Amino acid sequence: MAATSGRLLQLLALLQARRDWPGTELTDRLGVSGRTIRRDVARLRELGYPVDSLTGPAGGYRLRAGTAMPPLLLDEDEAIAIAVGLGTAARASVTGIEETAVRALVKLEQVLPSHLRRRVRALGAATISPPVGGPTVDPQHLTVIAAACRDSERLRFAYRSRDGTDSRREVEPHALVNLGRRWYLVAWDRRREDWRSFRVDRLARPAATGARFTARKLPARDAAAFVQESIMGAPSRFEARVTLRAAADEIARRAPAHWGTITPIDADTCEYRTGDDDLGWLALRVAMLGVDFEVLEPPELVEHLRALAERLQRATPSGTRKPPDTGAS
Amino acid sequence: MAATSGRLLQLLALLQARRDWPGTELTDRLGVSGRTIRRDVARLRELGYPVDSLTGPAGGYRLRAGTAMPPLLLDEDEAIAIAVGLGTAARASVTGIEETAVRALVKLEQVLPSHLRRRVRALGAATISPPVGGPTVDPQHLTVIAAACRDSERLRFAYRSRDGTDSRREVEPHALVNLGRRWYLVAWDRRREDWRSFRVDRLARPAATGARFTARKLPARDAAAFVQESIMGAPSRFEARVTLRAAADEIARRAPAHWGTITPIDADTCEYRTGDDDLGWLALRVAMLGVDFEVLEPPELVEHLRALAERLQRATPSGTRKPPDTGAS
DNA sequence: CCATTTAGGTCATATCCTGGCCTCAATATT
DNA sequence: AATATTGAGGCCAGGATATGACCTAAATGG
Repeated sequence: MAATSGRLLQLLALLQARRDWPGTELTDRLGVSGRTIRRDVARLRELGYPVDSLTGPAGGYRLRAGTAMPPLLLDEDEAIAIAVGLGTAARASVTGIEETAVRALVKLEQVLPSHLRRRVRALGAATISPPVGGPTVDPQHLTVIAAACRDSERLRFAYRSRDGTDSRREVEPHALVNLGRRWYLVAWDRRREDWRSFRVDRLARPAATGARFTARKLPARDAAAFVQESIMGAPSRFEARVTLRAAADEIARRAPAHWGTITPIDADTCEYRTGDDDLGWLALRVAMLGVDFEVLEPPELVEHLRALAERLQRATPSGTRKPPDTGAS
Repeated sequence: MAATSGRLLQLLALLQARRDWPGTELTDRLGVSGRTIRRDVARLRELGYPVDSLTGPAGGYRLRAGTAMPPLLLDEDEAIAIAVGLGTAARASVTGIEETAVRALVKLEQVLPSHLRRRVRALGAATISPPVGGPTVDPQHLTVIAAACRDSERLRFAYRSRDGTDSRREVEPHALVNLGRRWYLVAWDRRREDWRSFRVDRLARPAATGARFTARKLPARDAAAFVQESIMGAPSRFEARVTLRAAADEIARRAPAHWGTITPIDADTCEYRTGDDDLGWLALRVAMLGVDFEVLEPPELVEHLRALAERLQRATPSGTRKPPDTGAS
């Protein structure tokens, strides 16, 4: 019978739900004798999950962090929170964990009960997506694609290429790559009989066909390198340098560290450097700091900010004085 | 021995790592006979985790979504991604899952091996925090506090009250409440001998003392209601109405649905309504839409946008024409 | 039609699991 | 300092279980 294994999982679930568990409460919950509880705890320890125990009144058991991840036993709400959190991590963060987040999301989605999946979908639509105006990627698409990569299943989707033409593709997906705030699918295009990289925000209705395939050898060091080469033509990355009228530590306090580097100039001036491939996002990052500033470079950023300033000015017809002019620059 | 249970977990881990597993590969990996694999699969099914199987060549086993969450067996990177994802979900989302996210994060942190915790901390500092200028909350603080609430442990921290005076507090934490983009700790203040709500972004160096306490009865319907009453004095919520010079569906496509409601006016005008208690955040949301607009209300938003416009204009000294003036409004 | 793969019954054997009993050690309370 | 409480773990007996080997059946893709 699977009674013992099941009870062990149940015990693990209890130990994760709260920190301290008196032995008597465990015997009640699991319906076995205290002796068996002690043996179950010993079993968990044998499996590498350290359980501390304290003797005396107010004693009990406590699951501690060990050297390996124990199985996570989640309740429904927690599973949903994780799914939503991974969904945002997959596209909102700038930390290089996007691909892992998608992998974890695929794993979770594979076993997520359907009624929870519905709830996740409802919530997932309601997350913040910072890249301004930049095309957003549906996490749903990401998981479908990542699962197809993982399981070597053929994938079909509609694709709109850079020049705006639509086409229907059937590919052997190889890898999902996150590069410069964008997602790419590296795949063997069966119709074209060649390797291609697809921008995930440009594809629609991805679906695994169910047919399996045997992996081919990608003609590149790795998938990221392949994408890198493919999009060589349009790197379009902007590096901004801005002088801020504020003390360096003041800025450091209000901006997340990775947003850029801050160099003090004097008591109330500092230089701020940051890069992005989206001008709008870059402009916002500077504007969000909430202090006066001066753009040293790039000139495109100045243009962008000026356009934004003019738009804002048009939007706020000053009561007492007139805006300078609203026409072209 | 815990061999059987351990193998069952291992099997579950394998079935989660990939979708399809031929029986022979499982026997190799787990080092038992095929008969035992079949029995292990039967055990999993008995535990309520549905495993599909296909006969014939290209057959094998496949873990399917059932009605209950199975234990999640994560590798290290996935655990990190989840921790980071939950950290952002705890403060970045607007979906009402923040409190659950913190709960899940506490559960995860309790068992997260220390070397992974270090990696999470390194990454955690580097997540985007949207509320502009608004004080940010350290997810680390949230988990410490939530754990203390969950385990009924006394908590000590430094607190800066609204008027700027610092004090050292020792409390019996009751609940962590997320309300209007802010986190509050509802707790019994031992020194003051009364219930208080503390803004988490105002407290520093929270630490559980290790001393346990028995929960008191909160004089309110629930913790959220208590906070609600406590901050009655300063609701300071702004409801914005803005006319946009763009088609409604155009806007709908580029703004997340929950950011507000969009009502078409005519072919290329629509009205946009949204609310927030942070003017800066509100202003940005409108500015981020990237289209011309006109603010109907509130007047504070107009002021805010005007200030922003002026700052941007000061920052981008137009080459050909001079900015109107840089002095006070 | 055939090769492959899972399903699952049966059996013998070795092992394990459980509860009950015991003594000992640690710890908080009085 | 004494005492009550709680976990640790050895031992035992009886029953249950796990395993591998062997078998036949059923499903499936080529």
